[in-house]
Amino acid sequence: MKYQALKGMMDILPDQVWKWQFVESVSRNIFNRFNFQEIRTPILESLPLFQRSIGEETDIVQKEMFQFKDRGDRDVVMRPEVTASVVRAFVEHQLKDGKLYYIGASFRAERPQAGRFRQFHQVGAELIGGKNPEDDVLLLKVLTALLAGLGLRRYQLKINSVGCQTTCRPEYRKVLKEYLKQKHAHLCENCQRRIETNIIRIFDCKVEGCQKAIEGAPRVLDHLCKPCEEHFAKVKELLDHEKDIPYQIEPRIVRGLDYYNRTVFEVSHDALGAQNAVGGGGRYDTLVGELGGSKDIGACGFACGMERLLMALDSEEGFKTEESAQRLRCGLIYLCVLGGNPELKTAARKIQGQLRGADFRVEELAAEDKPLKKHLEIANRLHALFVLILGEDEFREGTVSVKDMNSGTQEKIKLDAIETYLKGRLVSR
RNA sequence: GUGAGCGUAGCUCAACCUGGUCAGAGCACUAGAUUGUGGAUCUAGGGGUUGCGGGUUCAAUUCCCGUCGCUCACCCCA
Repeated sequence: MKYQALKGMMDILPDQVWKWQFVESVSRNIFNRFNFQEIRTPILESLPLFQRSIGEETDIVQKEMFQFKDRGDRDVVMRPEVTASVVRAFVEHQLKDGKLYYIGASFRAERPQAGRFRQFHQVGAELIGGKNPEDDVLLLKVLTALLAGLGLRRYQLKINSVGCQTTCRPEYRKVLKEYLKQKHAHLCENCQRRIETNIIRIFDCKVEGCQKAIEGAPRVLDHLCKPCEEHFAKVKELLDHEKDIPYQIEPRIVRGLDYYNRTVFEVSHDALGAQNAVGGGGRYDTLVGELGGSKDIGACGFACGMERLLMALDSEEGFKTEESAQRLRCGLIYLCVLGGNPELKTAARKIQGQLRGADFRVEELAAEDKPLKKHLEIANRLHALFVLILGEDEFREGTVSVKDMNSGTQEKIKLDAIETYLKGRLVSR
């Protein structure tokens, strides 16, 4: 094969695209209910934006970004996530309303695997403006409403607090490091290295020995400073008032981006393979200030991976194949003329235009004459719902034969009544 | 970046381990079963330099090496 899509870049083909459209339209609908507004930001951004926001030392910035020099010798990157862009736009345009959502592509140059692509798509929301626990909870309400709207059932929502960058986290890191140094011998090679590089990630290790060592490890939650502890307590309290947010405290979840503080959460689904997070997010109170806005403006947000949502929905059989067929079948009209009489063709074109004008979906009239048998074969392959047949007989009578491809029944309809007839048949379905 | 598995018709796969008969099957496709009625069935048919390159051998889809690609896992994350 001479040309193919780049590694980790997927074509979304017509027989799958309706699923994407479904997720997109449900998302827009849910966000709308909560009065979040859509924002669209560029895919290309400046390198420093992400160095500053995600963190210079993170894997994303160090080795996963598509980055290059543009023709003006400027360092640009394909966005590896969109939160930083949204905050940038918020600050740049001094937006007043910070309830924003987005649907779009991001890029990371990782090795692809199940549920992980180099171009991936996220639907996410940001709530920029406040530092109140109520905001954390609002965001979780939107997130769970979205998942419910999509019909996703078997997911787990895990929440945690990672404290603040200034007080709790440095303190906690110290304590954890002390503890793990004692357990050094029981840890896998990877984790021994992680003690220095990314200590908090040790909690994610799947090696049995490490799991044992971690069991007794000090937890972030026990090392929160007073304000952070109060914030988290309030979040839990508010969440408990919401009946339909089934969450669990999971002290081991941590986020890979530096900007998170306090509340963090993750939605996982076990039908996904190794990459089992369908979504995640949390609070990032320092980011607005970091990117040049007011230091008093806090924020929180979440993002769900579209392809992971789709995988999860597929595994729960959220998409019926019938539904897909129905969408294809959704009201397609196939129009054909019989015989070579040019007058019939002209008449048919007129009907075709009229029906399209009335908002029907009409397959373009075939260029060549074919026997009826052929026309029906084609119509069947296209999943047409109705075939309109215009032959000499019909033409003389000023009618057209309408064949219902589901039932196989057929009746002659007067030309001037065709629109209302079809409308009636389509609505009744 | 590291490791493992896999590349055979448009698609899903068989034959490879134990080198050697024309590399097969299902689905799809094309044409017919008499000319204004589809989906089903039947009949016939087209289609593969076995990813690419090299090596071993009288002989390679089959064994070995390289390369490219895909997949999964590590890592990381949505």
